[in-house]
Amino acid sequence: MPEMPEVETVRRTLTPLVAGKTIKKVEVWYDKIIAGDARAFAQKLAGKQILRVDRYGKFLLFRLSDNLTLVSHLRMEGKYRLLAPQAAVGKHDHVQFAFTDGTALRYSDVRKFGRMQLVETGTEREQTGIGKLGVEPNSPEFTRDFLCRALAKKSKKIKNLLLDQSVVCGLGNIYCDEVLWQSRIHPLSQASAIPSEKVTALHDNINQTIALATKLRGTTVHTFLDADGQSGQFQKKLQVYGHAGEPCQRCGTVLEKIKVSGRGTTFCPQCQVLYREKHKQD
DNA sequence: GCTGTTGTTCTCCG
DNA sequence: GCGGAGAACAACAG
Repeated sequence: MPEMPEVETVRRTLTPLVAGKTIKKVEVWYDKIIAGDARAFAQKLAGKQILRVDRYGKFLLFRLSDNLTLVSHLRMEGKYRLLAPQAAVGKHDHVQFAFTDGTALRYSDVRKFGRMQLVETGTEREQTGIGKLGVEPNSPEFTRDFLCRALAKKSKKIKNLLLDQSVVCGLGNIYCDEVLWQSRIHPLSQASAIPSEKVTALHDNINQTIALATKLRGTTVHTFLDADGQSGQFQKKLQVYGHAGEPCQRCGTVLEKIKVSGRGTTFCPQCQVLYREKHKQD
């Protein structure tokens, strides 16, 4: 499921495949993928050129001519690939962008959770979920102090806070479990109760994990493939996600799996500390 | 046929 | 009004 490293990998692999190409025709086979009117969406896109592909959090932004931006979110299983426009339409293929050079970009999504929205460039913050996004890991804004302040005022569980894209954007269920294990913080810990030296560790681990996962082209757990059809490599580095019932690589205790706000959460009950009470700042 | 799976948005509750 | 928590969405594997 694409989190920030996966979306960034898609952006990088997609760019050389589509940048500079002009859209000839758009076909929408499943309307609900498109926010707003699907027919108008297809009509507006015809004749537009793709200038470049940007990313914000887990959103992809196709920058187009005539001041338009196509905002695309892959949600859980959205995928893009380049093929011949007349290629057989699969059950899970939902949108196709045929280009004037005889190639086509096709969007497929088993879950049909992904969304696309066409907006005027510059208005994407107001018109899409992008406006609600917080800071990105490894960005200048994502400082240790920022994370400290974000945690200090929240009574909610640390796992939920990390999944909240309005605080730090880009982390999903997999990397959440990984960074909490690395930082030896129990996922049910109250955010404001986590001591500052642990917040420092968490901050470092978020940055390092996202950077390494991006370098390894993301994590392929279920079906993630980039635009070149390649799988990621970070799944080999996962310490907890998908390893419930196996021994913790640090202490040997059997990893447990619980639900935190409806999300599967794997952790080590021995070496991940549960912080409950308000901890004194230093 | 029921359960588990997940990112975002929506809805409900205190 | 706000934070927090859970449901809804959707399809598939087991």
